[in-house]
Amino acid sequence: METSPRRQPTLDEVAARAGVSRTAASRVINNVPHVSAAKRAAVERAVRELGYVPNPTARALATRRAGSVVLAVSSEEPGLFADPFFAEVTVGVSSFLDRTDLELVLLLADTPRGKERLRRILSSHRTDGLMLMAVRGDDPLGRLAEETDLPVVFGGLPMTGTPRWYVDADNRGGARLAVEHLVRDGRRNLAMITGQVDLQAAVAREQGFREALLLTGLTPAGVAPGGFTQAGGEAAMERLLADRPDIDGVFAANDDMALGALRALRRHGRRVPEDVAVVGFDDLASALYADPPLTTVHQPVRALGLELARMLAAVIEGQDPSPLVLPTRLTVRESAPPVSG
Amino acid sequence: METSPRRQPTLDEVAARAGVSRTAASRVINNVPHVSAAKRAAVERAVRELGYVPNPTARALATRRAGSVVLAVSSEEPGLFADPFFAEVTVGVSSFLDRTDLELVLLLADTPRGKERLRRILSSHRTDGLMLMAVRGDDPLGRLAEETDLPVVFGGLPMTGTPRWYVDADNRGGARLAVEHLVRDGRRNLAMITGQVDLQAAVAREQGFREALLLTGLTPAGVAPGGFTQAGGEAAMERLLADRPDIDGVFAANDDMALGALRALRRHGRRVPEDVAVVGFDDLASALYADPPLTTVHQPVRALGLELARMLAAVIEGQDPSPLVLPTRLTVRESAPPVSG
DNA sequence: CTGGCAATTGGAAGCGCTTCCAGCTTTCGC
DNA sequence: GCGAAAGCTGGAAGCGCTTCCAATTGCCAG
Repeated sequence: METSPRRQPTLDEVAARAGVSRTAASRVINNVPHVSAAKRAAVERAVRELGYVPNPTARALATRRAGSVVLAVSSEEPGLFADPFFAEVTVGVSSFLDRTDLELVLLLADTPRGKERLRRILSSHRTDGLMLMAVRGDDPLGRLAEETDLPVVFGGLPMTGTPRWYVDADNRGGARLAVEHLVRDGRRNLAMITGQVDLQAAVAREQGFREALLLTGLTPAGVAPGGFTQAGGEAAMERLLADRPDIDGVFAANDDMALGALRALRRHGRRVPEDVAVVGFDDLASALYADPPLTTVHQPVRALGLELARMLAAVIEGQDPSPLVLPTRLTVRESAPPVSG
Repeated sequence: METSPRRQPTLDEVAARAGVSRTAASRVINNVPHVSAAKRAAVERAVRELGYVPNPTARALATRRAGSVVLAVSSEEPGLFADPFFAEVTVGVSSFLDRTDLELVLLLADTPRGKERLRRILSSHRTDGLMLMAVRGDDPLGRLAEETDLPVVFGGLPMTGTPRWYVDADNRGGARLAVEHLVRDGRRNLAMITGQVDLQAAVAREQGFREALLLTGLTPAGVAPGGFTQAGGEAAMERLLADRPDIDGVFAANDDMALGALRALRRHGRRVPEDVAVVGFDDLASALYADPPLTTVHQPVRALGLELARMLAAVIEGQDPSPLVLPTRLTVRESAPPVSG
């Protein structure tokens, strides 16, 4: 049984033990040619015997590559990351990085200090690249991120313009799917519960809603903001009902608000879907838990994270990948059932 | 308007500009004494003018401190991190680290490569410390983590023994609360839906369940494993009902399984809570969404993350903090309403 | 004024690794 | 067999920062 050494062995010790130069040892470690098979074997043996693990910090300093990327969630509300959406994105990001040698640094920039950190990251080369999410309209980070020479890939579009690299879901198209489904079901008095106006995704979903209605010649029976929260959705539904009791279909810009709407509808004695059909957006776990289970626009959240990481890796390697808009589709459940016949 | 320089300014350039030695400049940057006020001011000015940001990699190499900690989730199922539980923990961890200068590296060790990475982290000093979560019974990482000289703090106990540093929730106590609540409500035929037997938290919750029953002189009406998933909980409930149709109270080791149980009960025409009362464990968002809203054992997940990070930071600073067991409490909702009178 | 002590100062030696470069050894076509 | 192309090799120069240590300076009591 070998006692683990107090101090990590260094490349020099490996080289000494293998009887080669440090240069040769380094070449073996990094799988670079120009090393004879004999020396290669000797080094590999020494590595094994010593339990050598390269020091990533030293390597980073010498290569000027950090070996890590940052996933930053810039938000005003502390704990936004607790939203399952981000957890799912993170899983996707991680699943891609797993194949690479990049580490994932998570930065929840929801405090002044956090924002300051993010700013420093943009101006120091402490990392190889940045994935930036949840940038709101008035967030100066959007612009800053454009100016740096650090590779930055956006998850979801910022409102400040179209960045060079981003991955987004087809929010507008998804919203249209929702409306079309409701209309096909014979619903004519459609209302929408929207999210924050300073989030591009919320705006796009509202646009899609309005577009689709226009296309079918209908007018919105109401549009109320719900702030992307369950409570907000509930309150919005209250207002909509008060204004137009004849609403027979509701599209909420996310599932949480749809759940709130369900609650409000139930309290008002409206049956779902008989009296009012409800469609959400996201298709995360809660949509399935809902009563009745929620028909909702599915966006491929995990894939979004994976593509985000893939794109960033490509940019880091000097490529110039095209932006990506992932398709959304409708997951039909009971809150707005399939149109029979 | 200053054009951002292609290359980051270095400490040498700052020193040169300020007309001092590099040593002095370093002292100013690090707020170390032994620098005259005049030089200090000069350096600070140069820093400002050059937009100097220290290179963390170089600093790490020189100080032999990485400036980062790793939060690792070791699991067999890819995507376990998508469970809102971990997102919540992460928010807590991040909220503590926000006050420090430590970066958060996230490692989702749910693949062979991921596990290998984790192993390397344990044996290389690429990071200053590790928070380890979701270690299962047969996971060799538990033992490995004990042997390294890297500071390791456990989130939740591993099954392989009691580590020196950990933060856990009072799972046993929480389970007892659940049982006591049900018994006080007059329920006599209590069943439990358990989680994986190789997760300490699941075991502790089952222990608490059995203990509490013993204390009240009752015998379990059934115990069925549900694998911590909604579908598993549903199936478990089916089996329990088939075996003992007279069950009038169910305790599920987490909320997801409780939701599954609700579904099964509904299908079998059992009213909740009139016929059967249901209590879950976790008190995450889904408990609130449930129909009826779920009475559940609340564990302070975010606080757990925060304390995890705080403890690790303490260990890194050379202290020897005591393990921490955070209290759980019952959140009473409709699936097992308060006992009137 | 002067000795002595404390506070400042900066040169230099690393931290552990990569990589340029110049010198050597093989190998092979002819 | 010979010259040159094609690999090997390892010395040495960094990557940008911290910190030990010896030397210098400043200050005050005697």
